[in-house]
Amino acid sequence: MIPVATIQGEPCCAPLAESPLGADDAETLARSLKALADPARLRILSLVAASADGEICVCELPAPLGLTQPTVSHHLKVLTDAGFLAREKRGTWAWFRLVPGALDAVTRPLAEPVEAVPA
Amino acid sequence: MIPVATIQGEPCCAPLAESPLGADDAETLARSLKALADPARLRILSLVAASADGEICVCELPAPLGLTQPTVSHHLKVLTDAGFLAREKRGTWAWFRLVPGALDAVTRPLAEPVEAVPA
DNA sequence: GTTAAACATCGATGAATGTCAATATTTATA
DNA sequence: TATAAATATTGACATTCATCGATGTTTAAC
Repeated sequence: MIPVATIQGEPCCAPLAESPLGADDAETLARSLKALADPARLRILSLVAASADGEICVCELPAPLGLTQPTVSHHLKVLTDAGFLAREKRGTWAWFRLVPGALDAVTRPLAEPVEAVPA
Repeated sequence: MIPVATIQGEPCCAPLAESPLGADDAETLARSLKALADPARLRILSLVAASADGEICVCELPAPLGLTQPTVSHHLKVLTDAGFLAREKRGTWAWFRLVPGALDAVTRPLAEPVEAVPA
């Protein structure tokens, strides 16, 4: 699994409508979106984002997701390699939190131009 | 290929941080993101969005993308079924334009909460 | 040091996906 | 109606990917 390059909060490219997306930028953006385009991974992000302390223990995830521990571990790796989650190990437990700005960096290029307001 | 349900501009779900994403909403959101998570499809969206008249002819796409006509047609179908593009046939040609609000409906649930500003 | 618990990695497998060549379909024109 | 052009569909193939069981690794407690 090749980690995605991730400079926090820096979008890979300009908004789609501004100029035609180049091949490399398209590849980069698609790679990030692929990391998000899975139900289990979206739910993991949501569980982390909605958690009281902004972080969640791996041990809390398999049950609500209905997935085995190895599968959850795999999804966490994908999200971490893509730069959306940060891992901290405390004792035997591993805790994950959102990397600030990482989600916004992906959605920014997808933002539509503001509509012209009729007079 | 099963078309994605699409009521324009209506996001499938609340922001991720607001409440844990349910299984069905996660499936819906993931399906939309999967439609976007491909370099060729992102470039198609960008070519349409950046075009002067807001629409583009299928015939203009294979060359800049370096893909065959059937492959381009396949990607256009994926984007149309997912509700991101609208197709209009004029004569022998087919024209595509963005469905307003469709992209925003996908990115809205991914928006991060605003940071608390320190005093 | 042994044991137990939490997590990561490995290997396998079935399903989904991107791509193309070949073919079908639709529309305009002669 | 016959021909040509643009697009869609079909079928095939190679690749990617989500998932799991089995196993390895790390840490704490005894």
